[in-house]
Amino acid sequence: MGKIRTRFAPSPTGKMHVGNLRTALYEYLIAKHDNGTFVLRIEDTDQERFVPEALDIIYNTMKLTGLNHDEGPDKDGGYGPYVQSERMKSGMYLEHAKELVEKGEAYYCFCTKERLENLRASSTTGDGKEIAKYDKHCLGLSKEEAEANLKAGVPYVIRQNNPESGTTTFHDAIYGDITVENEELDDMVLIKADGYPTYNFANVVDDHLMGITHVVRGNEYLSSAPKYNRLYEAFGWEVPEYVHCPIITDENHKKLAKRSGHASVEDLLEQGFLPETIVNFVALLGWSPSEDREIYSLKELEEVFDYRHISKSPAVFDITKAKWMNGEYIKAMDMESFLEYALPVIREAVTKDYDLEKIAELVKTRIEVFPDIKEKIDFFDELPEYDIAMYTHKKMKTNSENSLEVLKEMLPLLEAQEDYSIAGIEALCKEYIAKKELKNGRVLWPLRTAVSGKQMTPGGAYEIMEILGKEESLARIRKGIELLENA
RNA sequence: GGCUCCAUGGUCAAGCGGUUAAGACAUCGCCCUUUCACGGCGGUAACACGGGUUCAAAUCCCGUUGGAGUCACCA
Repeated sequence: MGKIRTRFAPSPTGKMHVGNLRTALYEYLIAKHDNGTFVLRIEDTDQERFVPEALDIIYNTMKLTGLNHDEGPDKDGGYGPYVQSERMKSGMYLEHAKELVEKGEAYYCFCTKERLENLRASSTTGDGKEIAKYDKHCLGLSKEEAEANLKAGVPYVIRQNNPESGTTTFHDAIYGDITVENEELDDMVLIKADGYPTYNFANVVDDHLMGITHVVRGNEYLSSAPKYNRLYEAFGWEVPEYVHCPIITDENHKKLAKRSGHASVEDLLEQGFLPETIVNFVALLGWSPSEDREIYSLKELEEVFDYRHISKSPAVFDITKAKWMNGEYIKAMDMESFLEYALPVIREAVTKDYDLEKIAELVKTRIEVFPDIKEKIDFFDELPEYDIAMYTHKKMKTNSENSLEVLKEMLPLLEAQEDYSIAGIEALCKEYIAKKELKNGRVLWPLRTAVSGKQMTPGGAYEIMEILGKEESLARIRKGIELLENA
């Protein structure tokens, strides 16, 4: 068997769906696992839905996730062009279609939209949904009639001519053999009235011409797969290895759609997910490695990936688990890269002149996605209004009275204290604690509460006070005393 | 509705005829700790149902039920 060639063939119509990314990832991994070639091909045959920015999205996501292609519009590998609208300029899609017409495997169709609509409307299902199967009306046209129409400039499409009896069997690497009755096969359009090939047709022609050996796609395409086979057979081409992946669904087990809020890579990035997490997480949706392990870098995936272990049943995109995984990646990050992501968020929450890197350190093991940072550290900028009930903690054996006492006693000590480093404050507190023969919590709980105004904080009293500095720490403790006294 | 696919805990999932049916997320409890988190330990929780085949079925076959996908001059 020759060298493996896979391709990612997105349509530039908008954001990068996570299902799409997974397809790209699997294509990439199949190729890389065997030292093959990974090709990027742009399928822009739909002029109406084409959005130019989508091209940037495609390139950016691939770069960000590390799915670098070996061939593509920007990297000629001898199979170009790699953009379908450019490939079309040579007229080759039409030529291929005509070849099929000649073989009797396709035919010209001059039906108007109205006729097609009527056809559809005349056959609806129980729940009112239209079923469209073309009635082969134009197949009945004689060669002369068709040519006359062509000459007269009547708009036309070219349709595949599928048999009305017999069966077609299609092989998929995951699902095995799938057989359908030929009478179920619609005569799908190959060449549209605007001269562009349809996705289905361009896909087959290009995959063959580009020497693609493995085609990965979502199993929403499974039902159109037999028609592909018929196309390959009609041309006399070798059928590539098809790998259909299970659908990725939302928590309601429906195909993941925009409204879920995390259907695209862009959504996830915006929500503070790392590209590495997205790749790792998406790899595990519908596939699992043979060892008991979940955290994999792209490089590691290249080694262990085996597409034969792809599962058949749909997978729910569990955002909760994705967040957990992101937290794992964040914890494993070195400080420098962490700061790159964290600092912008911290700056939003903290405008005063505190040591933001220290704040970042406090927060690193306590978040799952970056936006989590904000509400954890907002108290640095401004002491929030808080209820003095927070001074009461059963386990710490604190209440508002003994807290007030501790704060009042600690205040002069802290006023006299020059060293506001963690170590300095700790030494001071420990000394007081030892002298009073108290449990740490009795003292530290009130202090932390006074200084943060929050039930939960990243870091304890020492860390917070160090960052706030002497003046602000004292001001907050005085405020706490005032609150407790007025109660 | 036709066609196709799928079916192990709430979720992701191991498992390929003989297992005490892994593991992870979530959840609950305990420990650690100045809170939370982190970390450590432990618990709850699954083979959709009914028939076969077999000495033996989560694993193979059939049916039922349930779910999903698809049915465009969109991809």
